[in-house]
Amino acid sequence: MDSHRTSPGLLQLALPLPLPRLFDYRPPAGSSACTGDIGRRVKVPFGKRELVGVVAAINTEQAPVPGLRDALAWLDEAPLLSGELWGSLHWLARYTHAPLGEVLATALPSLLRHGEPLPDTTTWAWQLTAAGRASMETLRTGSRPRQLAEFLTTPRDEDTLAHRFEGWRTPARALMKRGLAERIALPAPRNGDLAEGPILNPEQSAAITALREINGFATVLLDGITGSGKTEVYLQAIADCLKRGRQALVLVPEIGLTPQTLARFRARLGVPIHALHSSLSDTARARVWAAAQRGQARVIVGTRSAVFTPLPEAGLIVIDEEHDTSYKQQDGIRYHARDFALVRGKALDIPVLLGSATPSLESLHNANTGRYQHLRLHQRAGSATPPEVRILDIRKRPLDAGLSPELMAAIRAALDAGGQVLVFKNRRGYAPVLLCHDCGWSAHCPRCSTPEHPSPMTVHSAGRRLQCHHCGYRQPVPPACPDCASLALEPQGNGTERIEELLTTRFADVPVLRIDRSSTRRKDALEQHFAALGERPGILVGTQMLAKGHDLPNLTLACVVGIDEGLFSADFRSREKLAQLLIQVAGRAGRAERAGKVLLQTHHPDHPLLLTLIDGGYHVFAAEELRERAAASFPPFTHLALLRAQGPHAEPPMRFLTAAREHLRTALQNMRGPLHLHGPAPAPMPKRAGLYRAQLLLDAPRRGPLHIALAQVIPALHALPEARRVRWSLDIDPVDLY
DNA sequence: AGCACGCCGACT
DNA sequence: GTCGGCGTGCTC
Repeated sequence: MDSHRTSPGLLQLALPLPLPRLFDYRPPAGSSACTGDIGRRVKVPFGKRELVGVVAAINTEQAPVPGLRDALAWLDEAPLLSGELWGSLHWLARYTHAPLGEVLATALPSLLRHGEPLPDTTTWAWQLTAAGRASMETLRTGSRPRQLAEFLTTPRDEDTLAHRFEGWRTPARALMKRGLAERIALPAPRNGDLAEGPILNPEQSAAITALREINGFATVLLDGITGSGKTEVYLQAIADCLKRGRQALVLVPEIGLTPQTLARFRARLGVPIHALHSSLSDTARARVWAAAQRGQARVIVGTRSAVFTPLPEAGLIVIDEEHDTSYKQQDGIRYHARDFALVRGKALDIPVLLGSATPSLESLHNANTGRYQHLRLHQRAGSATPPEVRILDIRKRPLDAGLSPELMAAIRAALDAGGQVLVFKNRRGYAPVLLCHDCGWSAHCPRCSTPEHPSPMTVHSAGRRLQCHHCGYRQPVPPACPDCASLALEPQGNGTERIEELLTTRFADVPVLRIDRSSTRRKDALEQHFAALGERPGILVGTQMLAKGHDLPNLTLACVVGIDEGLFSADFRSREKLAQLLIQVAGRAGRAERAGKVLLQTHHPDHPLLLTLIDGGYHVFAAEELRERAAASFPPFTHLALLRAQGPHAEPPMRFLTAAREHLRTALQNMRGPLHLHGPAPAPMPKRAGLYRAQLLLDAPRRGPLHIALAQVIPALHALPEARRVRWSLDIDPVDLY
């Protein structure tokens, strides 16, 4: 009967599904829809379940689909997502070729994704009432209520109370009951008491001056050697941003967000620092998001996913250690937080500051071509001198757990001089391989090996257990060889555990700490390790984790062992990664007044990569590497996209990718601009955790044609019958091709 | 992604 | 005779 009425406006919803389309619903009963509802969440029935959707558009044009259903309820009064963030997330969905609903599900904190209301972010404080001030003396001197009353003569927020007055709640309640104290809502502090920073050196001052001259969007690469005081430049830039009444977002790598860093920010900036790290509860995460959206959070410091924080009053984005690969999400929506931050910075019209001692080749290329401003810091702040780097030729030398006598002597000397020593080895566990000395059998992971590509299991726990580093599979070390029953099973090669074992016996007089993913499971374990060691002489053995983060002022010797595999790896990024790692490890040595020393143990003392790094430094290496990337047409001189597929059998992933290639070929026929397809082929690691993996690589000198072709083909891939038998994903700008 | 429906093997 | 394996299809 109402069929002639004009279209009432339907909700087009982005739902958290891997389906490349929106879903139409009638607005919840008793409400109507308008464009002002875009960005609001609604609860909807979907098949037999309920989902939380976000209004992406209002449909007044198209005829409603048959079987249209009613949305159940609005979840927000005002749009949860709007403005710049909403627009940037649409960009991300287009760029990653992912459904908007999945992108939104990735961007929202889980509580909000699941339909919880935006949490309350009021800062509560306590103060004495007039009655309280008048009758303070009625409280017995020295009693808890009296102590608290004295503390509350100025209003104190609950965070401060928790830190400064243990067990404050009980006396607080007692005071409130008697009408002596009250709980009040505090306005969020927009500007704090900025503490005076240290005196900057001329390069740091020049950087600050350059940053102050920026008006609107610009990308600045702050390229400064370890110890040159990049953090001080960030702090000054953030302080300037706060003074202008704007919010600042700081991204740090996964292990860079230490209590040490936060304390420094807090002490300096004088406003609450809102930290977003992996061990935060869902509630706390949603609260930071909400506080940022309401403009209450002025400084947000977080890891990768913090790049999705709403910034209604944005003034600055800082990305520390911009070369760090933890900024690239490796599953689900494969976004790069640094690149997305640049998109947001542009949309927000604010500067983005990228900092690193070893900038990515992408960023250096952008600096070279003038897209980024390039600020260099060559001087170490304070009196620190750069470390002396030496190559230790270990050809024909006797090795114990992979360590040469010369290295051991250097460690002894450093310890005797009262210093701390770092031994860096890029391999966890006791030994990377377990070998039968009689028949040549070795232990392989049953879930990650194929006949053509066996994947060895690592020996752990001083030789008692086998563990696969790719899928986590564990089993006890067999008592005898499963093939020939020989008892001659021998761990081959060296991992951090074995090195720790050796060093513990050789240097029994000092503590030996192992720092790697196995020894540092708990979140604060790393801090506790460092705190336990203090400034005493001692040895730290570890992997990547040791290369950054904590300041170790008493560390005078850094030893790098077992880098030879990395010198000859096939991956086109391996040299860049190795160079960055070596520079980062070297940067750990000699940060204070004591000169540091770095020893590189290798069988290839003449390797050009090592010589270039030592003689010329990172930037000479990077310039050479960029020339080679240009000659070989690798990124950043070409752009990659990787289509991956995996499944429990080997054939379906290949069949899916073959079908995908044919669709792409067809799309390419009426395209201008070159675009190349490589594959499909089994992935370099063809089986992992029981799943067979294959990939199809696309490369193009220009992004335009690449994205046009993909946008044309992706919807068809979803509909492909072969797609149902595999899990597939598209990775734009993959960081590794495994 | 879920969640149904739908046909073929080892169990109370 | 059923419980349950995962192939196939759909979700406004």
